[in-house]
Amino acid sequence: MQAEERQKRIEDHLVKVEFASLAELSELVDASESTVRRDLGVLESKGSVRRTHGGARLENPKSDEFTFSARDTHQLDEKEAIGAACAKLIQPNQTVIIDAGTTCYHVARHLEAKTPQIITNSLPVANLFAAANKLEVVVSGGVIYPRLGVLVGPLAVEAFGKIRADVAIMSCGGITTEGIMNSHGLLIEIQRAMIQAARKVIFCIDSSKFGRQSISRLCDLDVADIVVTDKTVSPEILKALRRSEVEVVSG
Amino acid sequence: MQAEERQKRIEDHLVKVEFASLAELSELVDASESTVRRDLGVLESKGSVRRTHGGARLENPKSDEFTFSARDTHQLDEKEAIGAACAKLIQPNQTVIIDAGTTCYHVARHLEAKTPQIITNSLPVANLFAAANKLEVVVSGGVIYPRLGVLVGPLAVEAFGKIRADVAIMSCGGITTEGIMNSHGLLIEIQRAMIQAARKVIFCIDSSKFGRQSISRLCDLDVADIVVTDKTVSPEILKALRRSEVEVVSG
DNA sequence: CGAAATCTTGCAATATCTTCCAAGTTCTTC
DNA sequence: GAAGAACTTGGAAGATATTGCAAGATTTCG
Repeated sequence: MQAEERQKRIEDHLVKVEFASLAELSELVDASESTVRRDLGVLESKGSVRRTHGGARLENPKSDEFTFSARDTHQLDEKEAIGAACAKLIQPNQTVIIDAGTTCYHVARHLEAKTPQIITNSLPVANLFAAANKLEVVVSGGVIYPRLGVLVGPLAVEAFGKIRADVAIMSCGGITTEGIMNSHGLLIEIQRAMIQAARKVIFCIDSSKFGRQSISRLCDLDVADIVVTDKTVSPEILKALRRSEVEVVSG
Repeated sequence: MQAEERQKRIEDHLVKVEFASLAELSELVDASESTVRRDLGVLESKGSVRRTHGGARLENPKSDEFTFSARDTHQLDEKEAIGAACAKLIQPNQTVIIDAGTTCYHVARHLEAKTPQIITNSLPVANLFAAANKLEVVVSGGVIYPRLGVLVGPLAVEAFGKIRADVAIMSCGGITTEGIMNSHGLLIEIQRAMIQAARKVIFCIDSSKFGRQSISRLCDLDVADIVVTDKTVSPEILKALRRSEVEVVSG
């Protein structure tokens, strides 16, 4: 492998995990630690990463919460697993609505191979595909809700009112036996429009959301056709989901 | 195989994989490494790829975000100057439509101090402010036109049909005494909607666009209220602009 | 403070690059 | 259609760059 490719891989890896040890990186790129050290030197002089004792750290952890959508490492592995599992449920060339939120973002990352038509109100998702130039991506209009990079407001609701999709891939702020919740009325309004517009509704919910309340109630459990989650979920809610005839898929 | 065909194959391959070794490429096109080196030299001088030790790398990897807007250094200084000059024309707290295109992007960068309300169909502009979290930004919906990160199509046109703004900051592909031109019907449709929606229309046009034809005609010169440009412009078009009562501002 | 880990530096082995040349190919001219 | 010019190609020799290792310096942590 060549120097530049190695360096890019290291950079990409660091974007995901924020910090990595030399051993980890050296294994990742299959080169000696010396070489990784030199690479880190180059990247450091470029300013993108900072060397530390024993490894390296991303220089600019993009604390703007907008990019945070893409960079959030909280439960990264779980979200990756959910993303991969959810992507398997999508048929090739379907029209797919993708909700905002980090979990859905990870689904999007696994979706390219299915060449879906994407409809989204999430700027991070839009950016993901925009540069790729392989898929048709429809962006709903709306006002940017800064913390998350989501488009909200009447323009967004109307946009989803006008379209029809095969699948909606949704996220949420919490799920209990009572139903599915989210944190903001603006988001809920749009999520309802998304659900209306789709023939099939998939909720991607990592285990940390199970049993958690959130501010506003989005919908009943039976609105979901499928819930994709990771290994460890509350059996109580699992039972409630089964009772509502929701299929549960585990990443 | 012809030299050009080889080079195209190499380029295509690199678009797919971003990095490639000499051995890999030499096998791909069935030529010696010497020949591939020479081909890479040609491609490098064309600017599409960069040679590296051991192989080559795509110059503008698509995986990056729309940093290309910021990265496009063609006439960078002129565009910066135009951006600053144009921003001076905006009153505080106005509602401003911002067109896609690198020139408008630079205007946007100078606009934050005026705390305008932004309306745009450009993803780079949206990203610029999304992270900043200081301004209200409305994004038109639409389908992503990949090379530029512009939102196009009926959703975009409708969005601008529904709103009213104080100013529209526009760019174009070329300007002659005959009128203002742009390169794509899809873009023109939206630009017309933008112009309709705004009380005042400012065109930001760097000198390289003066006298240049482009594929489709957007509008007459007198549709513009102000044209912002850099120092060196064709006197003939300048005269035509004056005749149409267009104010000309020089960055 | 001392042990363990990590870093820096110098170096030899390896890989790659540049430059040059001969052979082959295409184009031009008559 | 043949002779010669101009260009392209593949390879070789020497120059340069990269890599992994090891010895000694530095940092970390109990």
